[in-house]
Amino acid sequence: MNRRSFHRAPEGERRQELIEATLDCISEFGLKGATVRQIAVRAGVTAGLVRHYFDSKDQMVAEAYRAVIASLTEKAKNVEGEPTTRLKDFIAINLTEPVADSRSVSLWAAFISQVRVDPVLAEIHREGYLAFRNALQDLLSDFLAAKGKPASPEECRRYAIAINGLVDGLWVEGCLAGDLFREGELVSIAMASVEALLGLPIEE
Amino acid sequence: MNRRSFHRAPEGERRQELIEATLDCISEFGLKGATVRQIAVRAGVTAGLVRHYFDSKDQMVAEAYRAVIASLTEKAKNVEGEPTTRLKDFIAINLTEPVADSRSVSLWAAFISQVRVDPVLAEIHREGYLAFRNALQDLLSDFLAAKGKPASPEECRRYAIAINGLVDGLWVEGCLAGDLFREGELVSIAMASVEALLGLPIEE
DNA sequence: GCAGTTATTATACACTTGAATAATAGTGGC
DNA sequence: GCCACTATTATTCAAGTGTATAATAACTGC
Repeated sequence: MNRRSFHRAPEGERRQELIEATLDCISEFGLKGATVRQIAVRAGVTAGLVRHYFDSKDQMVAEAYRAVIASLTEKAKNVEGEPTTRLKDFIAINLTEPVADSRSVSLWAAFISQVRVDPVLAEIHREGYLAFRNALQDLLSDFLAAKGKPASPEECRRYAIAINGLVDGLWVEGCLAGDLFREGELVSIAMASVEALLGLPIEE
Repeated sequence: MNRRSFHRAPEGERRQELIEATLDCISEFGLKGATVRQIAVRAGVTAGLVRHYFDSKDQMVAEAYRAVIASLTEKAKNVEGEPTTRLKDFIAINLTEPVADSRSVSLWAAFISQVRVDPVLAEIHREGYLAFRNALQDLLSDFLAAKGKPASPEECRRYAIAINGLVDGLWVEGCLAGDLFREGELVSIAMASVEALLGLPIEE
């Protein structure tokens, strides 16, 4: 009756590991393949431990979704420098790895598909979406002002909606079938499209 | 020992009903909530019948995905009339009901999330995506020619990628949080964006 | 070192899952 | 009206599900 030996991890660390394992399983096996047991195997622990850290599996999945949203938005929101550089970086970051990869879009889609089912996930989604779009709107506002073509908040809102749609759409396309595009093609198309949408060259 | 009375349906009809019930369940309860039993209840039959019409649940789900793709693309691909009208209709159709509704995006996302898991679904997705984008590319080619600005296939390809991304992105946004936009706003933004992208007015 | 605390394991439980099987009821042909 | 055919139901099964519980191994403070 030998028990497995184990390592006692600090609380925050193990929670993080479990969330990461949850995301791995969802992206590899889908939401229904991400069972407590499978997640535990991935995290290198036994299934019972999940309930020591989370009230339920559903709660763990919800927290995992928060982590996805955060990782998708943080890189894009933290662009720095001149408005022009920031806009360019925003586009490039969202359309190249690690943001643009098949794992990310699988996770995103898995959660999106639950938004109608689970109000908790719906709320998390809405917050993330608005934060992302507002960050883009501010970015566009700065960019247009710097280029000498300042726009009203209402105009910026419309630009943000359009460009957010464009970038999201290209992101999905690229993640799902990257092999249909040449290296750097999506970024190049996105840059040219944003220039056309704003009626301004992005480069100096 | 009274058995339930039932109706013997023609083969094609019942298959259709089962597929429709599958989609209803996926959109309402998610992929993992769409169990054989739940689907059977929705279709008004008993669970065993599923295996009379399909080799397995997975096969039924795959056929259901084909049906989704078909319904998402058929309306958009069958636009008719002058190139200008067709382009306008293409945009409007994709961004208004019944194509743009929360059920559609839930189904789409549920399947997208499985593309990495299930090669069968991946193939169905790729076919549908390419058919859709190629239809758009032809549409754009006709439109540009009609407007006296004919473009090379390569240019049309880039336009098609960008506009497909834009429309897809706005479609997702609208389906998931339609209440964040005013009536007709997404269509209006899309029209203006496509005009800017192509450098041409769509209206006469 | 040792005792107390608790993170972790192991096991059990009630329930759901997709699938297989056998019985039966509806239907079309004669 | 009866018969053959098969679509449909009812039941069963083994495997897998999330969760609850109790035993235990790993750390912490002393």
